[in-house]
Amino acid sequence: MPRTDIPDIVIGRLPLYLRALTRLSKEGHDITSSHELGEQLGISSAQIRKDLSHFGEFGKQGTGYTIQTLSTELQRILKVDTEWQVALVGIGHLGQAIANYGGFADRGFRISHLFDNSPERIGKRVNGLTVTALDEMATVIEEEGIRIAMIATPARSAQQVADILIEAGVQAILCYAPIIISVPEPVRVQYIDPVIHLQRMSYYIDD
Amino acid sequence: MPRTDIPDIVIGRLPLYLRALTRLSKEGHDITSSHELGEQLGISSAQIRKDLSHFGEFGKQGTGYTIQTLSTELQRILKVDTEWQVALVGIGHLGQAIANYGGFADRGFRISHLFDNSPERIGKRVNGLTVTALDEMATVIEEEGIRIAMIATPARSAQQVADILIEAGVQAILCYAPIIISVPEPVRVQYIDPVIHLQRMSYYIDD
DNA sequence: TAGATTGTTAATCGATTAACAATC
DNA sequence: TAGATTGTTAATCGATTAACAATC
Repeated sequence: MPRTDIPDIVIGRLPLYLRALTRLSKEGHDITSSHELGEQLGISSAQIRKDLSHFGEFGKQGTGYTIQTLSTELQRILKVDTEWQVALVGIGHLGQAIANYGGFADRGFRISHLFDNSPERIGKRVNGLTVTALDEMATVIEEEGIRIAMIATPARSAQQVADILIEAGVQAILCYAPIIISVPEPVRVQYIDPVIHLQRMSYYIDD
Repeated sequence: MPRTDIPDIVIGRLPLYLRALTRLSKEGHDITSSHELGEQLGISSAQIRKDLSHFGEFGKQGTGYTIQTLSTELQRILKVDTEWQVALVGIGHLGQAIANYGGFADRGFRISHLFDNSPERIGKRVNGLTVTALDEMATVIEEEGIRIAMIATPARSAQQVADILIEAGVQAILCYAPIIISVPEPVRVQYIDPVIHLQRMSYYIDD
């Protein structure tokens, strides 16, 4: 159970630590240090140690951290030590690309259901999954106990889709539509809008 | 020219303000207030006023902000009042979806060049653009004066691609590869890794 | 005018960092 | 042992918010 007194900004860095550890492991390292991790991530070593200290003591003075151990701990803390089923809604260009994306495997998530309301797409197969009608979504989500969903519909449909998902039991939504959706209290939403990132960078271009 | 004393965290919120204004405008509003904007974004009205005050005075006491005026000002500040050409590298599933994505139009960016190194993809047409060989990338970027690029290659190629882009004059990179790339000082990088967002949310799921 | 909202200041709040004892 | 690195405390730094005079 999450300890409610841990700042969300700390939680937000844990996945970065996990990703960096995975990379170091792939490169053949067995042990690392807060300094090495910080170097790789552009974060101070003090911050990494402070962040981890919220959850326990995972290192050894003079040595550092065993990558395997720390990875396992972070996976447990983030609840990605088992695989979540994820529903994907909206199977247009973007949705299909997401469905075909191989990067979810081994990071705790597996797209298990595809939904769309367009007659041309319903019944279509994408990466081994069949697109199901939006009408059936609530039932399927409930029956399967799905807790995480991604929305890749046009902006105008996103709020309505979110309402249905939440009603059916979804607690976390990753929204690709460029619109802020309203959700009730315990539900989490994160957004992916590439233009926001581009605009944040264009400010700094001198040219 | 960016005033270097303005915190990056403030710059990061300006695109959100711009997006919210665009939405309000589409809904038929002409005028808004820091309170209304904050409501929509989940940000305090005081913060919005403080952020904007770094750049000038755009509102009117007792009334609020003219949406059209504030939008234009934000576009100017963020340098998206003209359209940037953007190079896209890596034309696999994800790259093709990005190339087909319609959401860049009118927000300051236009994908103008596609690059890949796979013989099957070179010469192929995607959304009206022809995929060019990676070998020619440096030359094209330089000749066209391209300053912004997106990387949608596998993680293992991302650093090498970034090096070429930067050498050719690119100053801002949006990286879809799940890896942190090293770049020299003035160059900006932003990342899009959906799993990071999912892991940040799974922590909070009680179930 | 009365009501509303801005821009700004000062206070508060929270996050980051520096430093170091503990100890492997 | 000597060197290195952790976990933690206290200090610093920076961001957010409350409050309000100015004024439309």
